[in-house]
Amino acid sequence: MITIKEIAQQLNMSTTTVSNVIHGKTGEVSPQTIERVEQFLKKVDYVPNISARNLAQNESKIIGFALKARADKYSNLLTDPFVSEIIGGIEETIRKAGYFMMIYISSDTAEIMRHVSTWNVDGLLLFGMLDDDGIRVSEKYKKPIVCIDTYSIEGLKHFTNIGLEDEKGCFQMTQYLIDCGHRKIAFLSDNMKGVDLARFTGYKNALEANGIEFHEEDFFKILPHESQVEESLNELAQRSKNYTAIMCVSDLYAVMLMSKFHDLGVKVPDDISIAGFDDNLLGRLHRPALTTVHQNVKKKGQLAAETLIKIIKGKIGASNQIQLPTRLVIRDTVKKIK
Amino acid sequence: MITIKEIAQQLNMSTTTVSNVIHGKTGEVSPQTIERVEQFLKKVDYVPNISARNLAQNESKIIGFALKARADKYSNLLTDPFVSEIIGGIEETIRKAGYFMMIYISSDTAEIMRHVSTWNVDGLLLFGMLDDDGIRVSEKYKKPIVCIDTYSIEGLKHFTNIGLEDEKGCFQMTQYLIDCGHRKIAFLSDNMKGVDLARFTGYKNALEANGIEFHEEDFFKILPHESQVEESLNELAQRSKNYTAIMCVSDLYAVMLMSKFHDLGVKVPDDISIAGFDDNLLGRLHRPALTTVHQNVKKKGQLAAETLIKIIKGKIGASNQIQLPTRLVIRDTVKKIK
DNA sequence: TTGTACGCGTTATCAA
DNA sequence: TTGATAACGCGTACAA
Repeated sequence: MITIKEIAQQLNMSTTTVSNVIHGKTGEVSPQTIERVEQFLKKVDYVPNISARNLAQNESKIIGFALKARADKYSNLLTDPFVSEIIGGIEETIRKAGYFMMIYISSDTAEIMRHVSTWNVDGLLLFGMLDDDGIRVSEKYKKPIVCIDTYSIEGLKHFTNIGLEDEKGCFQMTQYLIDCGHRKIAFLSDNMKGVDLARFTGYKNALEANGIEFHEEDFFKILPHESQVEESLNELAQRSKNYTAIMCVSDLYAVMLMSKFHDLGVKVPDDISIAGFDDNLLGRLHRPALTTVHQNVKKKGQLAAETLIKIIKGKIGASNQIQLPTRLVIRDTVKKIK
Repeated sequence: MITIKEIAQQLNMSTTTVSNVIHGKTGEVSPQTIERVEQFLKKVDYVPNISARNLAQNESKIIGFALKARADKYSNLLTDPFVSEIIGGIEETIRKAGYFMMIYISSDTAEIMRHVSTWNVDGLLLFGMLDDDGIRVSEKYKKPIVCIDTYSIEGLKHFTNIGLEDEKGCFQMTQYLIDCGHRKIAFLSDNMKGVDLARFTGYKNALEANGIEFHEEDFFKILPHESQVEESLNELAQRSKNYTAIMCVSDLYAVMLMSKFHDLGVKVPDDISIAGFDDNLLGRLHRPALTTVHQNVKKKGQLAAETLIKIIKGKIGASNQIQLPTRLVIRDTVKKIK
């Protein structure tokens, strides 16, 4: 772990010169000195001490990626391919831009913010935020924040959000179901907030646009916690007898439901049609292959990271609402009826 | 962002005293001073600057998690639920122990090590290492390293590895297949190194233990890259006509293969039996549900992080070969024949 | 073109 | 029980 000071000593010059060469401020240094220093740097395999640099410059080159976990979904959250896929997109972008990525998972917003300030992170990527207060707290921190898939934040206008055309995508898929002749269509989700609410709204609007009335009981609420998911699925399967199609808020739930149907001898799509949302591995590998709404998760991660870095560098303002497009992927789980 | 110095000024005392209170070195401070400082700290919401602390103490409290990506598997790596699940286990453990987690993905070992030294990370978790030189390079770095799922590293004895009874698990599953009456059993994998080799060895040994000869062509090599996976799967499906069962090196491949079989009208398990390895979401949700070898991925992550932290704290030595147990999970993809 | 000296926030040593 | 002060490694005015 050699330091600049030591290098300067051994080379019989000042730390400034060494530092200048390291940072390519070559205009001020004589060619032979540059040569000499560069040779030496390579030889001793110099690596800067980032803590010292951070301290001196008051920046960290760290981008924090905070997942706000919800107690009832924690285990789901981390087996969800979505998370690793988005991490992939984020990490790649961050690394290529010369930043570093620190991950923090917590259900406590205050804790997340403490972590952020103690490390003096240059910017924050926030995923899984739902409640208004969470963001409100964060307003006293001055560093840039980019949210991912966040809705319903009061005063959201201060924050950039990278989202998806959730409502539109779900509207289109529901419209497709209706075009296929379905009129009794349920909506499956585990809550009515944020992304799920947007997708639900799309579903409901499509219903209304086609003169189909929505009833309370058309909302199928799944209990995502491990201990309750089974019985929850059983109950829903019973209730589904009154429907010809189910619009699911995610591929995960769509596939879980289809597995349950399989166990009960209900045939998809002959007995009931299923549509998902996300287009991930689960739905692609399931048979019959899942008809679903596609989103590009990796790109979402990349875009979030890119946007944050631009804000950090002052290239763009801190308030952009971006919605990535969706696309219907018609496969084999929706049947045309009549 | 208030500093200790400012606090000391405003309280009219020295930084030492403030620092002592912060660190609970209360034996040396008078009760009323403690009280006064603590009140103030709470009031101003003091957060330490970790860079400064790192610099002063020459430790970072950072644990690096480096994924060594292989070019041909990169996209797989990051959609694999395995990765997010293990990250979950690691992050939780690290956070609870008061450390921080930094993630770095690269195919270049030297780059990983540079990253590690520049941040002065206290310890390194290494996943995806295959080649000997990778580790050998790392030997010049003095900080503790814990590998995950690493085999075939020469001089592995210097490193702790958290692994799995891969060979035993695969032996047992193959034995189960044989007990079910299968004798023509293929093995599906994308390579013959590390974990995959260990599993293959278990398979082969089980064959031999039962007097079944292994032939070169019984090894089904899948090409994992997106562009080739389809044709690769098609070819394998053809070849599988000569077999009654296929032992797959992972649930992912097992499910991919079953999807292909479905498309070709081949019935699992009636026409052919399939066994997987990992017991992840994919296999659990597939129908027929996958018979597979269970491993506890989250626990693997936790154990890796716990072990690393113990080594960092000097509680245990740096050389432990740990193998987590496996367990057969018999579901519906293997048929008893005859 | 090169060197000196200081500041970043914290901890640690030693003296008062 | 408390307070000065040095040290950690780096970047950078400013001086030479």
